[in-house]
Amino acid sequence: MARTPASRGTRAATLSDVARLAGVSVATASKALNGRNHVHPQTRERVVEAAAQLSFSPNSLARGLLAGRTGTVGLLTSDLVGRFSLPILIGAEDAFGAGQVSVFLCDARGDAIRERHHVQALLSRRVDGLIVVGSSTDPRPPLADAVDVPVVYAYAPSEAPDDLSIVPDNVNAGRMAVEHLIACGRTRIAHISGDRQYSAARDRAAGAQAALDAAGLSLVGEVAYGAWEEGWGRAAAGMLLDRDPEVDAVLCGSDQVARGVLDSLRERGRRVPEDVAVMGFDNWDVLTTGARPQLTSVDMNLEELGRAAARALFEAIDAEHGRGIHTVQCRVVVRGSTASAG
Amino acid sequence: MARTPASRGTRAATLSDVARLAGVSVATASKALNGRNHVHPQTRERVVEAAAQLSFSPNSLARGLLAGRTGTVGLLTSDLVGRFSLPILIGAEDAFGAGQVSVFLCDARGDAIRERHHVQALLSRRVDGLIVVGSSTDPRPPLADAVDVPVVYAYAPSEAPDDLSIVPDNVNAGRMAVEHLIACGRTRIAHISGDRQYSAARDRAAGAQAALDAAGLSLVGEVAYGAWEEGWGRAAAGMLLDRDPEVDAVLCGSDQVARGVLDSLRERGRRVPEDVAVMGFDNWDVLTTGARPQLTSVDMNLEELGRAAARALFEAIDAEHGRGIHTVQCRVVVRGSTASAG
DNA sequence: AAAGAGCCCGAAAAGCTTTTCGGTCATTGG
DNA sequence: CCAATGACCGAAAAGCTTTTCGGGCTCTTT
Repeated sequence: MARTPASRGTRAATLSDVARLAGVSVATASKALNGRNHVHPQTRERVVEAAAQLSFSPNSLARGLLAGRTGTVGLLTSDLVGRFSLPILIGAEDAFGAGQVSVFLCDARGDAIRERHHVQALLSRRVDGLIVVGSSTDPRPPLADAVDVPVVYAYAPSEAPDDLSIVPDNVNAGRMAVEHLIACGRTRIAHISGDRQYSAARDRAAGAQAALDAAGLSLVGEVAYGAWEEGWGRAAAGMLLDRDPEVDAVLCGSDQVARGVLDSLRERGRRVPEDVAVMGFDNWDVLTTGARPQLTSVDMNLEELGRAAARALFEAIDAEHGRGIHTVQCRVVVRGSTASAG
Repeated sequence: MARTPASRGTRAATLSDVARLAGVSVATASKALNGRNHVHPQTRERVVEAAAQLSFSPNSLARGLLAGRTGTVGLLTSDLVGRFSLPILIGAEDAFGAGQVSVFLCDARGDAIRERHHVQALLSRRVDGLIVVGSSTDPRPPLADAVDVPVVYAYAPSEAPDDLSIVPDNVNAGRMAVEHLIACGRTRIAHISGDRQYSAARDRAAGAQAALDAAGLSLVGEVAYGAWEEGWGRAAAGMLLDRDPEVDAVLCGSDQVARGVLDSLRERGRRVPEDVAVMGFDNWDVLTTGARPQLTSVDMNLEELGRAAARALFEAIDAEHGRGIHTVQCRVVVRGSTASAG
């Protein structure tokens, strides 16, 4: 039942109220409710009943003030709009929620001024720690302010090597993708990627190249860098087919690019996966499951990355602060676009 | 510069520290930093310098404890994974961030138990208010617990008429969509929608019908309800063209459905927009801008909805609590798929 | 020169919980 | 029956900030 108008303004019950109703002191009431010993079972029950009757809920502010720990953390994103922050945020919220920790969400919108502002606000609220989520996997400068609580950088690593960062393993993602294509019997593999400015694009390409080298194969053509868009995928696939018609697999830098590539292949009468296998990165389900055929993709496990960041922050709060860049493994999600060659 | 190892454990400076360094009492220090009068300018300056030197930041816990107001709100989502929560969340965070309010983010994952758990946690943290974000526009039961702070329901309205809810106007969205198609010169309009279980689908269809009635037109065939998926859009468009080949516009229940419809039309050799205009709902840019041609869509203004919810909560905290269901207007974003008939 | 006025500053309380330590009561053993 | 022990409860302090109110100082005015 929602708040009734009458109940508005009646300030929440305090421990004193509970103690008075139960006929004990506040100290006893506190001990009774917190399961401390040296309280008579009968007394405890009276207190618990009184608390229930007043729907008492302890004031976390007072508790935090006393304990020097609030059970809150700050989650500071650089760009909530981009699609990579959300799964990380979901994972972190999941991990913290289970541990009785509440999460302050702040979005800096890529603005350094706003970021400092939020950091100051979070510190004044005495958060126990901070997770800084970047908007791309390119390294970012560490927080500008002196912060006396642990900080974990997620997705974008900190440029300071002594900071703790947790990032996806794009090199290995590229390697696993090519290994999957090779396992499907493909040997003439091209790579159409996104914006070269992004380390994610370069890292995936490097991993792909490593896997090709290991198999004694070489890429069909050069890596085609462009933009993270369907339109680029369509255009690049057209050029690719004109230049290298013998290609039997296209590794795409993202699912968006892959959708464009699929479109072009269909228009040119190439069957997927019979003639050409296609796969993407990110495993963005609105794109992968709507595609025809459904799109094989490398899932970067961003939710798990968020959980890992939360766990790392937990440890840093309770014990010693880790350092360096840690990676979270990815996985290939196989769908129709890379079924084995018939 | 990030925290150095040495600084760890040195508890944050308190007002006493500042006062001691400045050679004044804590009361004077407080007044000096908060711009209260009856402080000598010279004294004030000494205090401000001392505070800066110690990088003092007032403890919001103590402040909140005293003031009975924390400057925090809870944002309780039912399902962060769905794509509608995020823009609302962005809008709310934006509106609050400007107002010095910090936001606790909680995700109930559609679980009532978890929701109650989070509400309890938020109340114990003494949030000043609560925003409850639903996962669909279907009405939801009000919060199970008695809550003595204002609550605003966003996206999904509360079933209790005395609660304050802010929702998108799907009826008007359907009306505006059809009006746009008519303005483009279309008269034989079909409607392929998503899951009939969703009130959003029914409301949009109702609005579309109202606009057709007003123009003296009638729908081509019946409303084709199905699923919020590309595959359904492809299948339904195929059936539509077989049955009603004279159709010159297809209003789609979502951008995903529209993408499927576009696919089918191309395969059948119908030109878009020359032969058939297509539009969707949600204005999900990865789908609309990647489409060929780019897709006209109705933007439900969810960010604005989030901001409106935040503003409403602000008012409810400071003044009187509004009631009833309020709507946020949508807008048509015109792109190539509905260019006027030549 | 004395009194009054005005300006500044400081002491103290309030806000709520937890923990420590001291005190009271009952019970048991000698 | 008395002393000792153990069980249980209460007073008080700590944690930090803000506000109120009283007191002290200086400067001016008569």
